[in-house]
Amino acid sequence: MARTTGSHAGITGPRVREAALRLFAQRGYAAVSMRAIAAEVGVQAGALYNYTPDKQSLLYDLMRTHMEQLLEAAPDNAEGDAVTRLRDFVAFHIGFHADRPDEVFIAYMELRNLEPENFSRIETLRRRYEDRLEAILHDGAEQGVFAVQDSKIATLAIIAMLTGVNTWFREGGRLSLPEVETLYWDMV
Amino acid sequence: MARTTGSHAGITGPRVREAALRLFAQRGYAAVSMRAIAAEVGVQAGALYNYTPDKQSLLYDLMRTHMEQLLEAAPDNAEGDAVTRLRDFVAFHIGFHADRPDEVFIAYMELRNLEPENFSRIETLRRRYEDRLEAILHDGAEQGVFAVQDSKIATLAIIAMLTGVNTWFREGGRLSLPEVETLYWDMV
DNA sequence: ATTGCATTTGAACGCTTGTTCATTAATCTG
DNA sequence: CAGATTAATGAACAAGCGTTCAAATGCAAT
Repeated sequence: MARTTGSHAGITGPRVREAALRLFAQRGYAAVSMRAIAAEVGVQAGALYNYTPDKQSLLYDLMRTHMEQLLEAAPDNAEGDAVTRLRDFVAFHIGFHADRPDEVFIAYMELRNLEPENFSRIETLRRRYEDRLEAILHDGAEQGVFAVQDSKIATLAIIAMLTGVNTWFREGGRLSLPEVETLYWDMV
Repeated sequence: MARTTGSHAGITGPRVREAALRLFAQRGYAAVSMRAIAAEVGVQAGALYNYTPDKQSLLYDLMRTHMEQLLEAAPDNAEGDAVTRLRDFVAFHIGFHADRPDEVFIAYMELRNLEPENFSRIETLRRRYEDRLEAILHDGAEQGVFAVQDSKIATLAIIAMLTGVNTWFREGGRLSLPEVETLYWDMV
């Protein structure tokens, strides 16, 4: 049998990516077989290769898409006072990451499973995001409103701290999203 | 050839555990083959089975040992005021975890690769540790020095927050260990 | 020197992995 | 209704996996 009754063209692709995202986040890239992804979609393993050249590209595409959406959505405003820009950045970061737990988890945990070439491509995107925060800190220090000695290190520290929110924040927990934003803003 | 010249009995076992610890932390349990561990030790894959019944036990033993050392070293004092006990607990937790980045990372990340039986054994040890913190919070609330509504949730939140220190704290960074202890103490 | 034990090798096993491809069925086009 | 295209199957592949085990070896004690 080929092409089961009722199957519709064009919807399998997204379903493959969704299944891969969920399984990679749940079990880890190395522990998920192509056959497991196929079973989740309800298809045989061979059919996956209509939608990805190989397993590595599946992981890389998920990470690249995530980073590109992050860059597209992140505030990139060189005007206004640095304090406001920083506050906006913190709020954006927390909200964006809280909405995408699986993507964030993969983008952070599965870096080690990227082939060197793909790894450096993702790192480039990541650095571009960090540079936006660093620009804010740099401008703020120049304006005299921030007391940061090394804005590069401060950037990494703040991002690591903010991203850690996904470790312990769960929808329906004790704290609402705005409360978390406020909490982290105070810490920063 | 069997038993290479110069090999000494009794040192291979620890070297196997060390190699497994490092490789599991670096690449993830599923991505590390027994042959890779053997190569790291300088031995053939078959020799590993003198020191572990199988790969799963290797992971489980690493995690169990870590949790048992944690429980043995953690403060377990039911006397004194709750504030002091909490401060001691926070200091201990941060110090202990900062000393063992690989063990902590594995104990947290590789839970999903434990077989159900091993998983629940580790969870039992973990809960025993959390209970110590919860007892402190509970006593503190009874004494009226803490304002926690649900000490169980507060316990989980505090531990998740504290363990997050490993994400961004690196020896030689901007902050010394005592400074980090103070910072987290204020947050708690 | 010889024996006995502990330790490692190296080959082999059955199974799963990622990936390819000829074949077949369902759908779209006209 | 006929032909072309798209999408999925299912079998096959080489390679790598965890694991086993007889054979070989080095070491300690006699």
